[in-house]
Amino acid sequence: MARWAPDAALRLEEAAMSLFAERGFASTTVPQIAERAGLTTRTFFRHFADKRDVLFLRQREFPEVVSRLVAAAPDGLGPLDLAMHGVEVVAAGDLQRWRPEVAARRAVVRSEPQLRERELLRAAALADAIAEALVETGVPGADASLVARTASVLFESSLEDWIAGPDDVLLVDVVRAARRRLDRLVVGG
Amino acid sequence: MARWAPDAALRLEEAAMSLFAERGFASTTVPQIAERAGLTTRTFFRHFADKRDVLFLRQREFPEVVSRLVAAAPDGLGPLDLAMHGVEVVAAGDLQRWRPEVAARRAVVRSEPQLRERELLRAAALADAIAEALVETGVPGADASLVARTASVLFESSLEDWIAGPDDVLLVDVVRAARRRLDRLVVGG
DNA sequence: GTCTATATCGCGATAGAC
DNA sequence: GTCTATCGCGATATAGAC
Repeated sequence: MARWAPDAALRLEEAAMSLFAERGFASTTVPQIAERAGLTTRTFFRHFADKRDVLFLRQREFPEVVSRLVAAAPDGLGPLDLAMHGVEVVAAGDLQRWRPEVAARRAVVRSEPQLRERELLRAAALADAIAEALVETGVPGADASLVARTASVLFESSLEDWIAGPDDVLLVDVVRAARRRLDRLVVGG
Repeated sequence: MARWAPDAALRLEEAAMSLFAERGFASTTVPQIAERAGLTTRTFFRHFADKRDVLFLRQREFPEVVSRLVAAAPDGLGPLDLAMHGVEVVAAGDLQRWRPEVAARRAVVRSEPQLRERELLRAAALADAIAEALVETGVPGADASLVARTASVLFESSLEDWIAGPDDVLLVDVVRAARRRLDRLVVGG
């Protein structure tokens, strides 16, 4: 009913993903994406900071969601397990349902260092949000930052393993296994 | 004697750093950098992949240096301490001497998310190199990647703390303290 | 929405180094 | 001669200004 559909960002994302799959990220232009979505270049840049940003639309709410989960974690957990609680809940829920989309996105992201770069920035933003949440639950600032980044490393590594592995494995299980593995590796031998 | 001085990249870096300090990263153009260095725009792009890249010239050899150090680490260390050996040696040597330059660079990098992004990619490249070195010393691939990224987190966090703190503290000591702190935080409570 | 700056890169030519 | 680094010109698309 509206002159413009209310889901411009989503349509742009779809158009972009299909074009990236067809001709690759580098040789797809923003005007092409806008055209396929039935919108203008200007509109594209209203929704996305740059061309790369369109690949990370789904992760925008991530930091906020995870940090809320960290704040709501059960008592008695150590700092890292506090952080991992947020990650694990997300891993068990939303993400598990989007495996094919996550895999497709990851394939594109791996094709260009530019995109890996942006993915790392997203991961850093998640770590920052987790650190903030940890501070609010009483973890000292310096510790919070270190723990949050470690949690982010565990999460990103787990995502990679999950996508690379057989598709009937649950992401949460991969995350939990990674967390246990870290315990062993940090201590030594 | 030579039509071109042999240190084009270094001169471009100097020119860029001074311009960034004067007018900021965003409002400095590549032609301006090239002009101040007595070179052309085209030459800039032969030495640097893009405008941001000029800030990371000094870290180019980093991954190789650290991975060689990891390969040469003493026996009997656990995976993480193997990785940290490489980092600690670099922290104790080269880097300690360049504190002012590191601090200046960091100030610019913090001024733009674009630049933090690139810094994260550099950190990831270091982690990849460490992971590879770990694999060659017999650490299983999946473990190596996790440990290398953890080492990278420890290193980057330590650098930040070192720059933020008083200037008579040794970077190595900050790194070692962070490593011990992680031990405590991962285990819990 | 339109207009434009400028980052980025391909190509061909050139100038010294060895 | 061959190799490598530089230069000049030109084209295009991103991204921000108006």
